[in-house]
Amino acid sequence: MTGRPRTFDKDAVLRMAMRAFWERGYDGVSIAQVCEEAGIAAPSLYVAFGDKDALFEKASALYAEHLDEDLERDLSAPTAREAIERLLQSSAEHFSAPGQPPGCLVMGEPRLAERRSRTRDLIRARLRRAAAEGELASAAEADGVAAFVDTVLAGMAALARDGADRARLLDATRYAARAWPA
Amino acid sequence: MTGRPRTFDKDAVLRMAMRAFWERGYDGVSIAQVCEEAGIAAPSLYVAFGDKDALFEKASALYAEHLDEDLERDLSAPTAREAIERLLQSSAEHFSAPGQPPGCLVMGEPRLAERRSRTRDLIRARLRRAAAEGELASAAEADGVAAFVDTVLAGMAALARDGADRARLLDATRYAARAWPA
DNA sequence: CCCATATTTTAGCGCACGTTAAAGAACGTG
DNA sequence: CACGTTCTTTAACGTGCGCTAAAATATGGG
Repeated sequence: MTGRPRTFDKDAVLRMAMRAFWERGYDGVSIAQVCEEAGIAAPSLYVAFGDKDALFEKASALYAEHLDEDLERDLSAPTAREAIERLLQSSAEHFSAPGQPPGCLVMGEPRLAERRSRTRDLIRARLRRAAAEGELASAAEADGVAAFVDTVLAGMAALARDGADRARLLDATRYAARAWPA
Repeated sequence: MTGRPRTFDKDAVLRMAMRAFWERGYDGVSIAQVCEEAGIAAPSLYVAFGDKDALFEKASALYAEHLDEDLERDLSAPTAREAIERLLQSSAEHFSAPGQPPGCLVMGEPRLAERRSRTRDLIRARLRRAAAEGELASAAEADGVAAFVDTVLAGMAALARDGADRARLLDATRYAARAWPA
């Protein structure tokens, strides 16, 4: 029993919703706006994705999928210094990607604090590993550098949303890289 | 002709509203919430402050008054390095002040982008002055450091709102201070 | 004591929100 | 071709929002 076929592209609508949440945040996006942009009526959206919370969860999962891939790739560099430099630079580029909303959905959205926390755990873990391997002086220094890197990442996302161009963000990463011992 | 006397403390209500906007942002605060916390009815609030936009403007002006004082005090240090170090440290302390909401109203609120822009102008101006006086190598370096400092400030505010304690923020300022030439 | 003024109280306006019930329409299956 | 299933359409529900008209109340001045 197949039933009446869907008249819209579910993935395309999810990408539209993701982009809207990325630009304006959870509270800044209404169901009616998503429906109008997608050209569908509200019940179709509810059948396809559930309520607004479920739609947001699916949209943010779609967003964070690419993000986690990048994070793990960057952090897997042989040295922590290189890992962090790659992370900062690729984040700066992501936050200022042409054709995409400036900034970061995860950094900008209050209800994604837990996901931010997990990202920070990964960064801190990578730096503690560097401390254990002797690349950093101590676990305390690893945690300090981690707090600094977390700060720069969140700050670049905020600056991007305020309209900073890519060059400004890369400036920030360049100076950030000088902040801890080589 | 004096008219019926006001039954509430206007300044106290404005402070309550400021705190509410600080904690939850413009969209997260409803007029009804402010009224309930203040123990007054909506028309009293409208007579005293105007509509929600006007209330927010007065509340954010009250907030930014103290902020601008601190900024000018910090930036007036004899050297740019000392000025920036003071700014970062006092900001970290402000963002994690006990008894106050974590983070920063100005940094967290989308509609205060212009005020953030003015703050960044002051920081850049101070660093360009340092370049002109020979403390920094060039105006380009001043702008790069300025972008970095803007980033760290915004990032610390974001981390504070995510629950980072004062020690973490001060960690960030400590490493940030190592980021540009002495 | 009454008036002008300024605030309070009461009640409610219009609107946008998230959500859903009900009925109609398009499919594969038997 | 009727049936079950799934989606679409239409219409509306309840709630909270920002805001305000209208009437009642409390002051100081004449």
